[in-house]
Amino acid sequence: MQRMQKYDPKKIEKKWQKYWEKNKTFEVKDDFAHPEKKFYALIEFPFISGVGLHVGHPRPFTAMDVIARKRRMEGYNVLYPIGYDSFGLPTENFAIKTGRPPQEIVLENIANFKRQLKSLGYSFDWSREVDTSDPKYYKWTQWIFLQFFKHGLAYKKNQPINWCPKDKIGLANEEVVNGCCERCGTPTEKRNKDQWMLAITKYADKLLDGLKTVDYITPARVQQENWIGRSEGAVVRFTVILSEAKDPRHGKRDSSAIPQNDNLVVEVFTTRLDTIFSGTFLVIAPEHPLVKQLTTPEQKKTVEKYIQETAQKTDIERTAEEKDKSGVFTGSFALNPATGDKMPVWIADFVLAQYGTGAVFADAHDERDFAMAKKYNIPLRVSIRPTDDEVWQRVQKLEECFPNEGTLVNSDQFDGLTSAEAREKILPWLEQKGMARRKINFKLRDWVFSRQHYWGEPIPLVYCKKCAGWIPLPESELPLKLPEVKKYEPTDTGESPLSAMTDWVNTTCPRCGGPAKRETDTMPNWAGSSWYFLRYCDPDNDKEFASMEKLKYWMGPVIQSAAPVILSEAKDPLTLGERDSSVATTLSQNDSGRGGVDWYNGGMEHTVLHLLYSRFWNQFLYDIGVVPTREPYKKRTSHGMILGPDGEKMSKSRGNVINPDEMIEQFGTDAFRMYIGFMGPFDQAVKWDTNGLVGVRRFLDRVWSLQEKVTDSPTSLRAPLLEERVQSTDTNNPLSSRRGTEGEVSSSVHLTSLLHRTIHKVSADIEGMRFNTAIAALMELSNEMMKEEKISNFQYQVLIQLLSPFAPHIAEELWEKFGNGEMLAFFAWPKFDAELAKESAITIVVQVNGKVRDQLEVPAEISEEDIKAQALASEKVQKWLEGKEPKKVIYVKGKLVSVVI
RNA sequence: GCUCGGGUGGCGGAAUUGGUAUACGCACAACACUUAAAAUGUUGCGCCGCAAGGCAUGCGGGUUCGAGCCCCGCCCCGAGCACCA
Repeated sequence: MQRMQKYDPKKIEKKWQKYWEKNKTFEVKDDFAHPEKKFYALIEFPFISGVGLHVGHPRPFTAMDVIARKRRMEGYNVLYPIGYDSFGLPTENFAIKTGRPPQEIVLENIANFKRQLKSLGYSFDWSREVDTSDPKYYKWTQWIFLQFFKHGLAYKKNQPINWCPKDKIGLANEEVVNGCCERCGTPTEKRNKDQWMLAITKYADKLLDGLKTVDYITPARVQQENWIGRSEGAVVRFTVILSEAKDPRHGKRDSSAIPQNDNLVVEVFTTRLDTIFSGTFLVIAPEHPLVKQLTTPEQKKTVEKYIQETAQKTDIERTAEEKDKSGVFTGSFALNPATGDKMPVWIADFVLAQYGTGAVFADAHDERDFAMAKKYNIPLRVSIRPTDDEVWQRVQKLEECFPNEGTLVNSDQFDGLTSAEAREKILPWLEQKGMARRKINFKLRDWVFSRQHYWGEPIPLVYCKKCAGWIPLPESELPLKLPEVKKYEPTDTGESPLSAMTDWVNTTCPRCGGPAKRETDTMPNWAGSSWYFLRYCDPDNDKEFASMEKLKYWMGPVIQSAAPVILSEAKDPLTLGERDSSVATTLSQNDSGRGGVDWYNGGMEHTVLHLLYSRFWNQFLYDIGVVPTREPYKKRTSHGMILGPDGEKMSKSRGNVINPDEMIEQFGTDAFRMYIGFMGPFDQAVKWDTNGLVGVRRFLDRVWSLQEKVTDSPTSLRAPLLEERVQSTDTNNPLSSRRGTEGEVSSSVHLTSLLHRTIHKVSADIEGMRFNTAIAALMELSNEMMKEEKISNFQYQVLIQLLSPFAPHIAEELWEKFGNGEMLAFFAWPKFDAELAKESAITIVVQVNGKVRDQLEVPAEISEEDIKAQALASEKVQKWLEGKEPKKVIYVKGKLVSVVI
C-alpha cells in the first residue's frame, strides 16, 4: 500500500468548496419534487455590518447545516437559503462617518459575509440570496405595506413616542429595554410626533391562539404570551361628582341612586372585580385625558407641579423608585358603583397611561394602593378574607396588605363567596346597572412603524391637500426607490434627511394629479426581515412577492417530523392506528392554513420582536389570501450564546472576540464546525476554548489515519436514485442492514453492534440538536476502530457518512478516495438495524441493598431465573448475604439484579 | 418580585428519563518512539484509604430494593418580564 498522505484541510476544503460552487451542488433542482418529503430549513439571515461574521453566527448556521445535510442524505428535497438584512443603523452610521453612499457599503459588506460563509462550507442554495435593501426586494416590502394601508391596519397618529436622543430615532415599545434604547443604551425620552403605526393589536388574539398550533421551544412561546399579555377582567365606570356641595347624595350609601347618564365618568380596567367593595379611592395616570377636568381650582397648582415633575423623568427614573408611591389629590370625588361611597380621585405616576384605561380603583388588596393610602392617610376598607386566621388578624387591623384571593366580607349580598365566584356574580350585577362590562385587555400595543432615517424602505404614500389625506402610490410604480442624498444624518427636529430633498418630496397626487408631498419617514429595520422567508421560496419573481404554488410547496402543511412519536402517540382518533402517506394528504385537505417553514432556528433575543412581527405579517398576508399558511414557522428552536474565553459576552472593548477566519486558518473548517457542535449543549451559553478545537482536530486526524486499517477492496456501492431514497423504507439501499455485512472482514461482532448503535444515536441526536453527544458517539466509534487490527471498507464508509454533516469536506474527500463515483452529500444516510445493534453478551450489575457488589457477563438472552440464580451464587454476593435468606430479588431486564436483605 | 432554564471532577460536559454517576473532549502525569523537542501512540486520572471498603451530583429532609433524575423546604448562578390594575 502506498504511503498515506497527511490530512491537509486547507487543500481539500478549498477543493470541495470550489466543486460545490461550480456544480451548484446545493441548489434546489425542483421546486415541486415529491411534496411529502420536502424540508425547509431556516436560519436568521445576518444583519450586515462592516465587522463581518463573528464567532456567534456559525453556531446556528452550522447546526441547521448539519440537519439540512442529513435530511438531504435521507432523500429530502431541502431548501436551506441565505440572505442579508442590510437596512439599518450600522450601515447608516458608517455612511455618515465616511460620507459614502450606504448602497456601496452594503455591497462590500455582503461580499465579505459571503466569502466567510462560503469558507464555512455551508450547503446554502446560493441562487436564492435576498438582500433587504435591494430595490427588487423592497419593492415587495413596500407592496405589503400598501396592503396594510389599504386594509386600514396602517395609520398615522400623533402620540408620545419613545425617542432616542443619540440615534435621533423613534422607537417601538419593544425596542426600549429598561427605559433605554435597545441599540445604543441611551435613556429614552417621550416626544410627540406623527408616526405611522401598524395595528398589531388587532391581531393580539390570533397571535396568541396561533401559538397553540406551533412547535416552539417553551421559553419562546412563554415570552410571546407574556408580551401579548392577555388578561380577562372588566371595565367599571366611576361617576365623578364635580363639586361636593352640589352633590345631594353626599354621605349616602345607596348605590341605586347613581344616575345612568352622568357625562363625566372615569373608566377603570380591573381583573379583580371581587375587590370592588373595598375600593376607597381612584388613581389616574398623570397623562390621563380627564386630568384637567378633574382638577379643582384649589388643587390646580399642586397637580400641575406634580405632572411637570413626572414628565421630566425618564422611564427608568419613574420605575426606579419602586416603593415610594408619590401622588397628588385632584380635589374631585367619584362614586363607587358597588357601595355608593364617594372616593377621592388621585393622580399618581405608578398608574400607566398606556395600559388598560390609564386609571385604577384603589383598595386595601393591592400592595401599591395600600402603600399609597398609608402614605397619604387615605381610608382603607377590607373586603377579602384570607384563610389563615393569623394573617386575617393583621389584615383586619390594616397592618398588612392581602393581595391574594380569598373569601368576600363587607360586600353585601356577595359575602361568603370566593373571589372567583364573586367576580362572576358581581359583573352581571354591575352590568345591569350599566356600570361595568366584560373586557379582555392586552399589554401589546400598536407598532410604531416609521423611522426618521435615510437608510430604510421609503414609505410609498403621498400626502395630498386636495384629497385631504394620504394617498397610496399605484402598485405599478413600485419600487419607490431611495433617492441619493448628500447627507445621511438624521436631523434634530426629528425629520428624515429625505425631507431636504425637495425634488423628491414634491410630487403629484396619483389620485387627483394635483401637487402632493411624499412621506419622508422610512420603515424600521424589522420590515424587511418580517417576510424574507417567503421571498426565499421564489426570489426572482417580479410579478408577485412569491408565487402561491411555490409557497404552497415549501411552506406546505406536510408534517415530516423527525420524531414521528408525536403523531403516533397522539390520542387523536384520526391519526391513531394508521400512519401512512395518506395522513399528510388528509391534513393538507382538511386543515387549510396549516404549515410554515419546517424548522426555524434563531437567537433568543429575537423571540419577542422579530418572531412576533413576522408572525403578524404572515397572519395578515394569510387573511388577505396571498400566503397559504396561517403561521410562518412550524418549529422554532434557539441556540445559546458563545461567550469569550473569559466567560463574558464577546465585545471589542473587552478584547475577547474570537475571529472565525483565524480559527479556520489554523485548524480547518471541518474542525471548526465540529468544535462548534461539540463545545456544549446547543441551547446553552458556552465559553469559547481553543483547546477544545485542538481535540476535534485530533479526532479528524485519527479518522483520516483510519483509512490505513481498511484492507478489503471497496464494495462498489451504487448511489440510490433520488426516487429510491424518497421511499425510505427501502429494501434497495445498499448500505441498509444486513446487505452491508457481506463486505466485512475480520471485525468483531462487537464493532458491528457499536456501529449500528452509533448510527442510531447520531441520527437521533442530530434531530434533537444534541450535536455534542452525536460527536462524542462518533469519537467512541473511531476509538473502537483504532483498537482493531483491520476494519472493513463498509464500516469505514459508515463512519464517514455519519461524520459528513459535521465535517463535509474531509468526508467527501475520503468518500471519493474510496472509489465512490457519487457525491456523498446525496448518498443515502446509513440505516440502523436493531438486530445487528444487539450485543450477544451483556453486563448485569448485582446490587445488594442498593449497592453495587458484583458484575456478571452473561448471554443477552438469559432467562430471569438463570440470572437470579447466578447472581445469588456469586461469591461477592454470598459474602454480603452472610448466610441470610434474601427478602426480595428484583430483576430489571438487561440491566441489574437487586438483592434485598 | 414573577416566569423559564441551570448547579455533576482541575475545566467543557455525559447519564437511554428511577437502574453500574463522571461517557466524550481538554488539562495533567508516566511510559514508548526520538540525539532532542514537537507530533503521535499506550496507560493512568472524583475524594479518603496499603487494602477491604467508605464518601461524593449546591444545602437539609422525604419516597423507594435503588434518587443526579421524583416529592417538600432552602441557597446560589443565568435568561426574560417587571408599578400591567
